[in-house]
Amino acid sequence: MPKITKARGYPIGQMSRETGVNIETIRYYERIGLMPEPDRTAGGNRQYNHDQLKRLFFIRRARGLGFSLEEIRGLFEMVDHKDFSCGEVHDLTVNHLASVQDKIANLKKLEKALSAMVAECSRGDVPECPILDTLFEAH
Amino acid sequence: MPKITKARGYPIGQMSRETGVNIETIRYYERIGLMPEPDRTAGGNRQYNHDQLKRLFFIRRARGLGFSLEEIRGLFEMVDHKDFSCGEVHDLTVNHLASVQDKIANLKKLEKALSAMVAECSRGDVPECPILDTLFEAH
DNA sequence: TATACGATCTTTAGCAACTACAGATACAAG
DNA sequence: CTTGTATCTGTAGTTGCTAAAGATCGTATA
Repeated sequence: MPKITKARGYPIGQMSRETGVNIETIRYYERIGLMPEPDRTAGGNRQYNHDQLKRLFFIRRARGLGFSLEEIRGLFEMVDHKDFSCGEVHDLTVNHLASVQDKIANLKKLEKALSAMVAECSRGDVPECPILDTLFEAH
Repeated sequence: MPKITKARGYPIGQMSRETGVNIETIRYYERIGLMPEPDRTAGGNRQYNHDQLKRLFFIRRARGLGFSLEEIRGLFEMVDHKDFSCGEVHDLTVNHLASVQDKIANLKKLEKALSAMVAECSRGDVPECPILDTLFEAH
């Protein structure tokens, strides 16, 4: 339960400007429990503190590195409960790295297939198109 | 409006088995207008014909190549109205290829950043972790 | 102090591209 | 005719946001 306080912290708009995270997204993170419920002004507006700003930055960076919100939640659980070892964080990151590398490999296959299709396509004005043929080709 | 017919075609389960597209997904494609409304048996079950099977295969292949449903819709519009030229298909594919290459480039950046973090992390049991430090690091 | 105006509030719905139910029928085999 | 599997419709859930409606808050200025 958030306290109602007079000492002012950061309103949500400032949090948004400083971190680059959309206001709606900040509230969304709170709804799903990724950001804590901040204090409120007497009127009910959110007032964040510096820790919460750091936390939001953390989320932003981790998202930028492609971690899912669930992965970030896992990271926070370790940090919050202080029961993590560097090894656990390492493992989570290695797993994530592997999935990124997997995505790259798959996209490269796609790229090859698409390039091949494009290379075969004469770009003519006739309604016979090697690209469509490939897509329609008999199973 | 679909006809009610006695001549049997493929029931939805067979369509699913042959193309590898989930039954729910086939119905979803119909809902969004990507697959046509098939004929029905007297009792109301869907009965597909061979053209529709080919169409579903087309969708499957195109999805496998990462085309969005909207892109596929565009391809079908060209095919259905027969007003396409090979050039248009070529262009759509080239655009798609570019977006795939863009994704690859971004993922490679991620890969680099994650690899760097992993390389710096000693994997020790201590609660100081270079990975978390990087994520928490001051702005 | 009044008022205007921007910032913030809650709630709800939308996006892509499915997937997963629940509860009711349909159909094919024995 | 019964059993059992397949299919039906309709609705809601998923991930990670974003947008809008309509109300209220907070602050700067007259």
